[in-house]
Amino acid sequence: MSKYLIIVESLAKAKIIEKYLGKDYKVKSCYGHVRDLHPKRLSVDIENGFVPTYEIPPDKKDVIAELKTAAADSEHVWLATDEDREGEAISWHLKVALKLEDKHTSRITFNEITKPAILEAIKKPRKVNEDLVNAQQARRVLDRLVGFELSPLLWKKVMPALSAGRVQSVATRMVVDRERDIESFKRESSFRIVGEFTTSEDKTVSAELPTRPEDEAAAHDFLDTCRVACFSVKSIETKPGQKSPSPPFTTSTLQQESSRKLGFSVSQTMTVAQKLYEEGKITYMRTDSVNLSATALEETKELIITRFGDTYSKPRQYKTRTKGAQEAHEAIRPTDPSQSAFDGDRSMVRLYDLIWKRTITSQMANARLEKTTARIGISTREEEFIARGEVVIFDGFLKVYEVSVDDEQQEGEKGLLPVMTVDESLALQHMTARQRFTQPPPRYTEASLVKNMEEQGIGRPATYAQTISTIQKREYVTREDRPGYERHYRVLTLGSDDISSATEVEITGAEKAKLFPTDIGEIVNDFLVEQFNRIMDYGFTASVEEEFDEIALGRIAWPVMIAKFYNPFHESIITATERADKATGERLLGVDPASELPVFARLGRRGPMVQIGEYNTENKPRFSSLQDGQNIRTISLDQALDLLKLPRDLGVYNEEPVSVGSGRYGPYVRYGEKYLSIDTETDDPLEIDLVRAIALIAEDHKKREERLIKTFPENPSVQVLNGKFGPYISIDGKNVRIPKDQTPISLTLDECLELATKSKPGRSQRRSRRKR
DNA sequence: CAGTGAGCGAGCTTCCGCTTGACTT
Repeated sequence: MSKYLIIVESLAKAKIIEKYLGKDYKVKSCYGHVRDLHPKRLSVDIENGFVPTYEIPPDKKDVIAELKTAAADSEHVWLATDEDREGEAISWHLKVALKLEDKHTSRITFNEITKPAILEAIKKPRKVNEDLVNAQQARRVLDRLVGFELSPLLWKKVMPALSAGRVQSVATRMVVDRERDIESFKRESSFRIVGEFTTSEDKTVSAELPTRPEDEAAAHDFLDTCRVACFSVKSIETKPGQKSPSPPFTTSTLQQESSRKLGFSVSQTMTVAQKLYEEGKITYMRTDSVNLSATALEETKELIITRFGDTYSKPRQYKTRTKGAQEAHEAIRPTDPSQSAFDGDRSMVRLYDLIWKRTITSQMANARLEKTTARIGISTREEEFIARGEVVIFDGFLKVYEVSVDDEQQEGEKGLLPVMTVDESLALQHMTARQRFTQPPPRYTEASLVKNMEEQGIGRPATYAQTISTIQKREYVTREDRPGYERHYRVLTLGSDDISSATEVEITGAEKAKLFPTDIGEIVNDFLVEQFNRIMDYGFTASVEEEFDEIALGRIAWPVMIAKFYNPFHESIITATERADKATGERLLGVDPASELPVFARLGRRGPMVQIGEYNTENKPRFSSLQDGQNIRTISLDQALDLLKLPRDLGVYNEEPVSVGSGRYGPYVRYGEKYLSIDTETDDPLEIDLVRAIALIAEDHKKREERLIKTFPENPSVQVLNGKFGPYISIDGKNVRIPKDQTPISLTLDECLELATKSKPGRSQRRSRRKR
């Protein structure tokens, strides 16, 4: 029995702290929040001061029971949850759920897991800060009210099972707005003029004209006047320059960098980082702070000096400037900076390498550069060419790491300029005027969307990955690759004497793993923006955060703040419920020439679809859902009519009718009572004929055979199959797991039946049983 | 995951922010 119990939020943290303290201390984890509102009920008493009803979620019962026992065995309990609003609330919930008495309970905090920090914290116990807890309750209740009143409105006005919330709806809006910026972007072109010259020492120097003629005629005119011109160096200027390293990683910057450099998705980054954390290789990965502990600073400094020398060391403490940052943890860094690499899982090794380098470089000296600018005069014109060179004279942090940039690489590599002197005349080799186009704003990647969310203070490190996945799961946003298209551009070249021109081709607009809004996303977004302007405003979170801060300072009571928000909000809900039309995004595509019926595209109960005919005419309308890659806003009448050609009868095979249709799960071939999905990558449902359909049926048959490991002639309802998770037994459509010590191929019928009777119901079956 | 339709309409869906294992049949 230990005298003291310390409760922290994370298991790995508990283990570390336990090591630091003597055997008088037991350190346990509560695994995050231990009480919450019911997942399906509102659990907020709106009439009576918004009083929330909290309960212990089923998966937390064991944790609470264990902590209760541990608390009963201890003289004193230290609530050491994170030093932020949520952490304070967790401590309060723990106190209530564990029925801890004031005199046996203290609240302590530390924002770095080092021995001195913890010992210091224990010396400064305090009470749970009720005001801060109230700020958290306000946050929780507001999110619940917004989510649970907006979502049902969408079920009525748009489509069932949709969702809306303070964070996800604004994140979706960012993607929609960006897409519209891109659509309305007016592409302009101009001519970039570059000359290549030879110096007196027979070296080549490339220089660009700082102004760009707007059209080909002007570019031609410029080149024409250069034909007879002499060129000479007007001035050479050398200036020192610097580059500084980036601050250590936070969750958001780690996600960005690992997306750019490793191509990881946001959730992949978090999974790998979690593993590194659990293995003790890095500090906590959900953080908004760029702060490094004193020990980390010291160790890093030492390492840099030993490895690279004194001149490379420049200890720095960075300041967190992110909106709403709570800084309950350190920045993400290696726990042991002297370990620069290790053997193991490739993803872990690569992510660790990124973290190690970022941490080390953040403590290294700036790189020093020498930037040279040479201006080259033209005898026949006023303008001057400019040649730029850049040399690194001291590499500093660049020795270890170079930051990558999101946007397209700048044109033209910079290097050292050849030696030139003022007034030196230069011989023109050739000059080109190349048509260049302005770029629309870039589409978001998962990581750059997180970056933007963070800048607006929307979402938290613990939820970025979750939010990104929610808006994709709801099909508001899709992550896709898009092929580029060919673009022609003009190039004029001034050679030794004459000007030639040509049209060249480049590929542009290709996208990889970018976020696009879907029809549903746009329709939901437009509906919400129209009806709930305040919540959909990018600044909404920031503005309510200010009020939460007021609550945390004890200046206003949280139910007062919530009432002030809720009353007008609820009014808009009522107005929208009564007055707003259903939002379907309906578009009239035209009239079918054959039947003279109108054709529409709109959002149906099961997603985007096309419709021919109307309900008020004698014939019922027919429907077809859109295929992947088709949009309500862009589909043409012909494409819609093609879709409406389904289902098509193809003929008869083995006395069974064969047809092609399109259902809720996409296009399919129907053969008798069997359906098989068509892969639109390889087949077009409108092109498939009976021969191809029969081939697909045969293919499917073969696949089914391959899945089959074993059958029993005496009982055909029992099969041993190979599934997604390995071999299993199927009995009358019921699936049974095979224990690890059994070989699937050698199972007998009796063994299968026995396993079936003994098998424990899985999670889904247990749930349905409880329902009954 | 299993399944392939749409003026029936019962009963369902939903938020954000803290945490990790379950373990898919």
